[in-house]
Amino acid sequence: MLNRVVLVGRLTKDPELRYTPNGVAVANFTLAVNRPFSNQQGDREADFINCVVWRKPAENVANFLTKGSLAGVDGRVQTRSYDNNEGRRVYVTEIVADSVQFLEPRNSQNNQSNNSSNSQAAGGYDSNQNSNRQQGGYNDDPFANDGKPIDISDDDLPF
Amino acid sequence: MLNRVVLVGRLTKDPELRYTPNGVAVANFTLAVNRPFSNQQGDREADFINCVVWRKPAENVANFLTKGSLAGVDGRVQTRSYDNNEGRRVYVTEIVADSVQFLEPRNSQNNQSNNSSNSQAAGGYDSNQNSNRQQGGYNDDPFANDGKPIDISDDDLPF
Amino acid sequence: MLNRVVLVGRLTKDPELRYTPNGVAVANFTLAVNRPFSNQQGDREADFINCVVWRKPAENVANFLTKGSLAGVDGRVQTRSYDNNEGRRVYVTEIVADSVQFLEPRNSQNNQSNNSSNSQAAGGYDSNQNSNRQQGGYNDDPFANDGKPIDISDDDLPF
Amino acid sequence: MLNRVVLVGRLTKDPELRYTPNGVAVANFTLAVNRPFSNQQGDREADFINCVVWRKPAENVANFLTKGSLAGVDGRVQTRSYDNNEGRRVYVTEIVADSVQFLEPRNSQNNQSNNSSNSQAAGGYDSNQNSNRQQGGYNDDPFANDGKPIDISDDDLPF
DNA sequence: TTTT
DNA sequence: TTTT
Repeated sequence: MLNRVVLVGRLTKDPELRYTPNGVAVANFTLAVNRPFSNQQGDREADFINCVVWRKPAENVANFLTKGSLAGVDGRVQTRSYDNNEGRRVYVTEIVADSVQFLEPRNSQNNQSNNSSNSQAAGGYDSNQNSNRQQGGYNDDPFANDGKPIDISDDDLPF
Repeated sequence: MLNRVVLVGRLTKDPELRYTPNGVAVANFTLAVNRPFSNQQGDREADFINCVVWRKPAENVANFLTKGSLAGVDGRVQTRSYDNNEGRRVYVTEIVADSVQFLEPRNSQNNQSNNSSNSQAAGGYDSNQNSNRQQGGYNDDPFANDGKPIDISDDDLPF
Repeated sequence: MLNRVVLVGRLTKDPELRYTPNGVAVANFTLAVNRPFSNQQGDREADFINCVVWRKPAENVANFLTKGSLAGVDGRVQTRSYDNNEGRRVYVTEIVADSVQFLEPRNSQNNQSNNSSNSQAAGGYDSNQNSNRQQGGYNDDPFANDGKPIDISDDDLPF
Repeated sequence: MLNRVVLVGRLTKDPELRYTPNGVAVANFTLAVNRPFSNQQGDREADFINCVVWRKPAENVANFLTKGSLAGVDGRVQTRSYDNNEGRRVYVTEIVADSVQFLEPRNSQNNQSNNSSNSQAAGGYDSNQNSNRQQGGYNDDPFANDGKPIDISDDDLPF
């Protein structure tokens, strides 16, 4: 069945990069996508859409995007559920990105929250590319994400 | 910003049609969209995606689709939140359909749950069309939906 | 950069299956997609959109779809040019399908132009699946497509 | 039937704005959309996709976008044909934009080809908005587009 | 819990 | 709470 989503918006926060027990990278981020029309009160609203991306593009996202970055997402709608710590079933709808597009150069006026000295003119970099840009070597270390507890499982892998 | 979703799937139940206090029609339904790949256990899963549609297409949806109907949706991702009866903030992600496509004739083998005697070959009817098909006249009666409590407000209208 | 197309329509003819010199399958077909609105004269028109699909899905398309079949396409817009036999540069815009969705059972009332005796209830078969359905074994024979001259090159492969 | 396209790319030239005999604005432009993968020779190619947009968004496009501007398009695939001056039938496939997204501030480094002194931070302006930005008043003058011959007809209007 |  |  067809299931396709395309979004362009700005990250509400820096992306979160984590690793499954098997060392597969996953990044989560939220896109604020402004609506093209105003509501009854006359102001523009936005949708805050949760996105997930796996593997190499996850690492590219974590390396290139920060709070405020303009990004495009091409993916699909996914629903899943889990039982929270109160024993309640929680239903989640999120976008699984097949690819993420970086629509601004790194460190443009919109994402000065990272302080890398190495600016780069992007103009359409695709997160699906392989790259030798990551300096942290965290690729080989599932716990490199500063020891944050990992609650995602390899079963969540989209394929 | 861009926000576009296209889905093709089957209704998990008959759609629910309601009216705002101002008499604007809204229909809700869930599409089961089968994934194109299998999970680690080797079985095909589906995403169960909540959809909303407003005004005339809402009534067309309620008249044409039933549990099991194959339908296409062209719309956008919307997020909103409300406080539930336990005083907790609930976050909702759903698809607001601009148009809904009926991909099967009415009363095909997949939607025999309605028992109208009036079969019709569809093959691509678009819910955006006006139509004189509704017999209930509920268009003029916001309470025609058998007295079900209406908890949606006109503020939820997408435009 | 983002480039995404989703279509649902009916094949205007049986698909054409061919093979590159290296034996890679390609299928071409045209989808008639009815417009959701009428023109000034009050009649509904359609767009006739040329589609290409490669590899295994190409063979599935050739096996499952015939003139009149309802199908969904998820792909991208591609432009290319070639010099025709009059030495003129011709520009082509077409859709390269990543996946093709079969939205009707084989041999439904809309695609009786093939005369296979083996009907099958489909209801959402995805062309990306591998399958053991092809009986012709043409997979190993680049000229199996009844000796038709092959004018596509392996350079046209999308990846 | 479903027909949806989403593109993000850069204009290959300044857009062309024209008016039908009835004074309806139309803008044409071509988007260069880089492919996310390299070809056999290892270089990245692009698709050059012709787009049309009507009415108010046409004027916004003409006012905001220039050669090199990064833009997003949400629209549909359209095919049409006409007889050229050699009496030959020409088939055209193009994207009819429902909305065009401006993904860069006006006069950013990528579209310095216009020399307006009035820079403006955009960050996601939607061409569908009404605006009081046009100074030329060409809205009321179908020949304001410097006398260029108009070969489009009101019959080409999408609705 | 939200971006420009 | 899920469809074929």
